[in-house]
Amino acid sequence: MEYTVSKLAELAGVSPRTLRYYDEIGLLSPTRISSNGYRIYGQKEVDRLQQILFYRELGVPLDEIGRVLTAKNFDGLSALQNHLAGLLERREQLELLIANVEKTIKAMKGEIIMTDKEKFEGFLKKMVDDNERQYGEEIRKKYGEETVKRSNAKVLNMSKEQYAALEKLTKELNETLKKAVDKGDPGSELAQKACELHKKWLCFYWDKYSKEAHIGVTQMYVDDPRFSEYYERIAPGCAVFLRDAVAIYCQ
Amino acid sequence: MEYTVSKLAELAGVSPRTLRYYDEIGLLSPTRISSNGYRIYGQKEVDRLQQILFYRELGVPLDEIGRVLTAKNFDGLSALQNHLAGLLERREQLELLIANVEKTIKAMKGEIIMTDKEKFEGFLKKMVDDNERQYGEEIRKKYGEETVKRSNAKVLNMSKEQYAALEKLTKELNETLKKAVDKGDPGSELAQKACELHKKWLCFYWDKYSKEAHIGVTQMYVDDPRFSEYYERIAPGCAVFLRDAVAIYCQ
DNA sequence: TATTGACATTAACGTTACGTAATAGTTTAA
DNA sequence: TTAAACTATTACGTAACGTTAATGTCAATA
Repeated sequence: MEYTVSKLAELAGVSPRTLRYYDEIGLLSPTRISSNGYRIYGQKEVDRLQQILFYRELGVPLDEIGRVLTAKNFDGLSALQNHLAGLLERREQLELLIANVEKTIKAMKGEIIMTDKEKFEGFLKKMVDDNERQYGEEIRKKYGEETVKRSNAKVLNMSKEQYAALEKLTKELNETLKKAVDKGDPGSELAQKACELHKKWLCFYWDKYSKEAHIGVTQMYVDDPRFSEYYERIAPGCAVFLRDAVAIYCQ
Repeated sequence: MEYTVSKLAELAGVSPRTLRYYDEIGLLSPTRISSNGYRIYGQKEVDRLQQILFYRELGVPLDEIGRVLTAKNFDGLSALQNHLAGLLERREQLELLIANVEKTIKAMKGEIIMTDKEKFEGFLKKMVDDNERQYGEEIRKKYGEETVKRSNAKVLNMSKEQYAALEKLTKELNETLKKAVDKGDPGSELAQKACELHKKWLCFYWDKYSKEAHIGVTQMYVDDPRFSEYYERIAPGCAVFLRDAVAIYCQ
C-alpha cells in the first residue's frame, strides 16, 4: 500500500504539514519521491509513524524519539525511564505551583475581605460622624471607636474555622444573590433569603447589628462606585437590587 | 535608589537580557533613560518587577501578567483562578502521561524478558537437539517439548506478584554481578552469590535446573553476541566473568 | 593620558513543533 | 476545457529569553 502525504496524514490523524516537517528534520522520510515530486510512503513508514506518534503521545521530544527509534530495545527502555524521571519532576514542580497558586488565591481573597473591612470601618465612622452632628459627641464617638476596635479585633482574631465559614457564607450569599437578581423581584423569597445571608455576613464584621446600619450599608453599595463594581461582578444591577431587597427585609 | 540593568538584574535574580526583554514588550519600562542611553530603574520598577516575578513563578505567561498587574484586585483574582484551572488540567494530563509511560516501561521490560525467554527456549531446543544426536530421540524430544511447553506456561501465567519478584531479582542479580565484575575474581564470595542469584533467575524460566544447563547457558552468553551485548551493558566483560564464575559454582 | 576591563546599547539568530499563508505546478473529475 | 483538489517549496509567527556580534561608555590604572 502506498500513500501520499494527505492520505497518510488522514490515516494517522496528523496534518500533512507534520509529515513534511518530519521529513525535513529527517525523522520520517518517504520511501521514494515520485516523478512529479510527490512524497510516497510505504508500509514501513506507516509503522514507523505509528511508533513516532506513540512516543509523541508520551511527551517525548522529537529528536529523542529519533534516537529511541534507531536505538535497540534496551536504549529505548532507558530513554523512556529518563523521560519518566523528567515527568515525575515536572509533576512535583506542578504540585508546588498549584499549592502556591491556591495559597495566593486564598490570600488575595483574604485581602479583598480586608479591603472591604476597611471600607466598612470607613462607613461606620461616617455613620458615627453623622450621628455626632445630629446628637452630641463624646458618648457616640466613644461608642463608635469601640465598635471599630472590636470589629478590628473580631476580624483579625478570626480562627481558621471561622474564616472558612466566612468563605462558605460569602459563596452562598453570592450565589443566592445572583439567582435572586435573575428572578428580578426584591420581595421574592430568594431575595429575602439573600438579605438574611447578608445580615449574617455583616455580623462577621459587625459586633452589633441594626436595621438602620443594614439599610445604610446597602445604600452605600449603590452610591460608592468601588462597592458597586464589586457587586456588579456578581450580577448586573445587583447593588440596587440588594438595597431594595434589604429595604423590604428591614420593614 | 536608582538601578542600572545589571544592578536591578542582580537584585532580582534575573538576567539583564530579561529586563531588556520586559522593556521591549512593554511589561516593565525604566523610569527614565540617562543621557548616555542607559536604562535607569527606580523603586516603583523594583516593586513591579517583584510582582512580575511572583506571577512568573506561578507559571503565568507574561502577557497575562501584564493584564493582571494593570487590572484591579478582583480581576487579578479571577485571572489567577483561571490560571489555577489550567494548572489542574495540566496536572491531570501529566498524571495520564506518567501512567502511560510507566505502563509502557513495564511492557518493554516484559518484552525484553519475553525476548530472552525465546532465546532460552531456543537454547533449550538446541540442548535437546544435541542430546538427541547423542542419545536416542523420541523420549528426549518429548521431554524437551514438554519442558518448553511448561516454560511457556510458566512465564505466561506468571502472577503480578511473581512478575514483581522476577523484576526485583533481576535488579539484584544485575547489581551483584556488576559489583562482582568490578572486583574481578570469579571465585569471590560476591561472584558466587551472583551465580546463586542467576540460578534462581533461571528457575523463573526453567522448570528443571541442571548444572550442565547452567554452564551451557552462560557459555551461550559468551558465544551469542545478542546475549553478550545484553550482559556487556551491565559491566564490561560480564558474560565471560559469569561463565567462569558459574563454572566454579557448578564444580 | 592612554589604555584596559567592566559595563552599556541595539540587532539578529536560535530554540520547539508545527500552523498558516503565499506562490506555483499537477492531477482528476465534470 | 476548466475548475477543484491535490502537490511542492519558502518563509513568517509562536514564548521567553540565551547567545553572539558589533559598538559605545565609564572608572580605574600604568
